[in-house]
Amino acid sequence: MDMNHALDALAALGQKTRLEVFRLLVKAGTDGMHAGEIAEALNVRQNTMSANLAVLLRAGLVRNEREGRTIRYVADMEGIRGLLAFLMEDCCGGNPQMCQPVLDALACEC
Amino acid sequence: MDMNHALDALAALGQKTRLEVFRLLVKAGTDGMHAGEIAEALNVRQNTMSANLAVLLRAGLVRNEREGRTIRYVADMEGIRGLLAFLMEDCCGGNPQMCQPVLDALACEC
DNA sequence: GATTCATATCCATAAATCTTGATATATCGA
DNA sequence: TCGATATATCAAGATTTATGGATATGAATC
Repeated sequence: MDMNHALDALAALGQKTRLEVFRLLVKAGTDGMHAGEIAEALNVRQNTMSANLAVLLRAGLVRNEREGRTIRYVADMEGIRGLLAFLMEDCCGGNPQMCQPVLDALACEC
Repeated sequence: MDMNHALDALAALGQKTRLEVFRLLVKAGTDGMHAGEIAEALNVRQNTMSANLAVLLRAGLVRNEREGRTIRYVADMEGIRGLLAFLMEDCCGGNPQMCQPVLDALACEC
């Protein structure tokens, strides 16, 4: 993950509809959702959603796969992983206690 | 952390200068840096940097503290913690294996 | 209190972004 | 092949955002 890639990802998430899409897909898990389902769930017009999905795709935050007439979108956990790693790079240099709370944030029930 | 707060933070980080500032401050650790030092380090004009620091401040990603004539800025790890938690909310619902790579991303040497 | 230093605010312009109607592409079923 | 369905692309208008010059504020020093 380089600076430009991270910027694409952060800018992609810094917009309401796209952040909602990403969170929806994170919750949807490995099954993801069809493009149409996403648009309907968030009450956004088809072409607007398509444009927003394209932004998330370019940013590496979601993947997609055609299934007949529909297209399934899935959160790309590898993409978000790279982003978080980039954000916290060198966080521990000299101050271990500084970033501990951040690590705890993701301590879910996995 | 609610949606609007998360949007502020992500939009703040989705801009080159501000992302560089945040990473610089993460690396600087608990000591942080003076506003002028930051501007000089990143080769950005004083008033532009001041505006960008104000955005990061409003987004809860940095804190500041006046020290005589200068003002020290420090990364707000609690702010970034809340943001990451919001992004990954409910990530494990039914698919523990899905988010494990994300957790591993932050496994630094703390 | 005048001057200097560090930072913030105001304002105008330029650039980027979002949304949307219209339309194109791709797939399926008849 | 034709029509229907699902999604993507195009182009334009509206809104937002970033930058930088000028200036204001706040704090130290003399």
